[in-house]
Amino acid sequence: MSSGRRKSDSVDPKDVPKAVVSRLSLYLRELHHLIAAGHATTSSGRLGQQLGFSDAQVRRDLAYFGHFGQPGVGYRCDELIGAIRGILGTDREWRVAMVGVGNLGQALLGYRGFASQGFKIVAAFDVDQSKTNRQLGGVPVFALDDLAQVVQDQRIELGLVAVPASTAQLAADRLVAAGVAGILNFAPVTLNLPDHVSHVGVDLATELEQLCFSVANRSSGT
Amino acid sequence: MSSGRRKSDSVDPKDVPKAVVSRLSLYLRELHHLIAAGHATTSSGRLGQQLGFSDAQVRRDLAYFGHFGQPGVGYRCDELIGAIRGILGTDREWRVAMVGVGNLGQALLGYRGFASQGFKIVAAFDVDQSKTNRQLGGVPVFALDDLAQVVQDQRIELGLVAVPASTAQLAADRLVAAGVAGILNFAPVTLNLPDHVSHVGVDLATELEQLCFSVANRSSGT
DNA sequence: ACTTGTGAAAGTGTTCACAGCT
DNA sequence: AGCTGTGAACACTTTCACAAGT
Repeated sequence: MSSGRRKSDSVDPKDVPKAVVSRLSLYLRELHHLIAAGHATTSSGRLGQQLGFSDAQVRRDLAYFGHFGQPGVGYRCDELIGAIRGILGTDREWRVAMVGVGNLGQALLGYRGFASQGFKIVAAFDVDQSKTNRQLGGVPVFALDDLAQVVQDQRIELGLVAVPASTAQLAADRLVAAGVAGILNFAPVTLNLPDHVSHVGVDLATELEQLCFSVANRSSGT
Repeated sequence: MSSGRRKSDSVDPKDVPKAVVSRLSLYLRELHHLIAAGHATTSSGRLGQQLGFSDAQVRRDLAYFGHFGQPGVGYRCDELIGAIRGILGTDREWRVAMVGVGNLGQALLGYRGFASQGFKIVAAFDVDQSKTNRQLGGVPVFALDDLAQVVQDQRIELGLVAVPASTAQLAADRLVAAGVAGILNFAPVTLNLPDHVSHVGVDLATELEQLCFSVANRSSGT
């Protein structure tokens, strides 16, 4: 309806591989670096090389969504940035709530990287009364019991869960009941959520374990 | 040489799919929850159901590394925990350095979840003189210039990079020069590292973008 | 001359379905 | 009966290699 491409150019987004979408984010990130470095255009080869992918992979990934390059020339960085943001949905502002204002929650409230990609944390919540009714990192902190009300008033669509594992499912349930469409979960548990709510989990200990495995298994003799 | 399994039981760890290793971490996490809930044993079906995987997937993943279950019974939770920790390499302590003690760095220093999996942050580094020569979250903070010395003295093997994007490559270079074997990078850049150093990247904005895409593309009418 | 976009081939990961053990 | 471990079938993803566009 909006971005001027024919239906037949692109595939139903629902059956694009998850891996493709995550590379899209990396392309976007790299394109910003390229523009900052003064490049107006790039090619699949260059983009891939900087990220450790093949040129074919880059072209194939983009081909899921349309025709963004010019044969013989490559891709215009600013144009491709716009296209990828349109695909990811980050070409508009997303209003976000943070649940849990402990160590990690506070750090995320102060993190500038979200705002630059269109994510605006407009409210935070915590059970601890000593933290509520003031601002942290420029974001007002409310009592957990106000969640449903604030989420509706502020038209919040996404929730970040940064509470301990033991209360993460509860926090998520409240967010779902309040009507958010997606949850980013930092607690080390697998959330049980209804199908209509999207979710992504980030577990820092898990990531360290991946690293650990790959270190422990670097080229052992033959 | 150490854990008592025949060579032929398991595959060369270097050609185990990345996805399998990341699920291993989730199995481990879930097994801890099961034990806390009083279960001594579990089955591939139950484990998979709680994480959203098929029973066959769970069995196949574990089969890369050996025979851990008993037909007709399932898996003993404590035994499987031990086995997975052995595979991941988290059955011993890993000494870790943190580079960058801003918002995110400080939050991670205070995060208890690392210690419980065997990761011990023993030193932190920052350019900001006002932060050095004191403790944060029980961890001593040094000047960046002391990095090589401290990493060697403290026999540090892993580095966490939590500095801004603009200085992340530099921080990583210093860690590599000091001899760390792996890097977990929180900065939104792709690091260029020598092959003998393992690395994993975690970009919070990227994760939010994944969520965003999946929300924006939830079942649009046929 | 250079680079895209894409069929076809190759490679990788997942699921099925069942023999075999408890 | 119930569950594991695994060969074989299937599905998915990546790479190759080249026709077509600038």
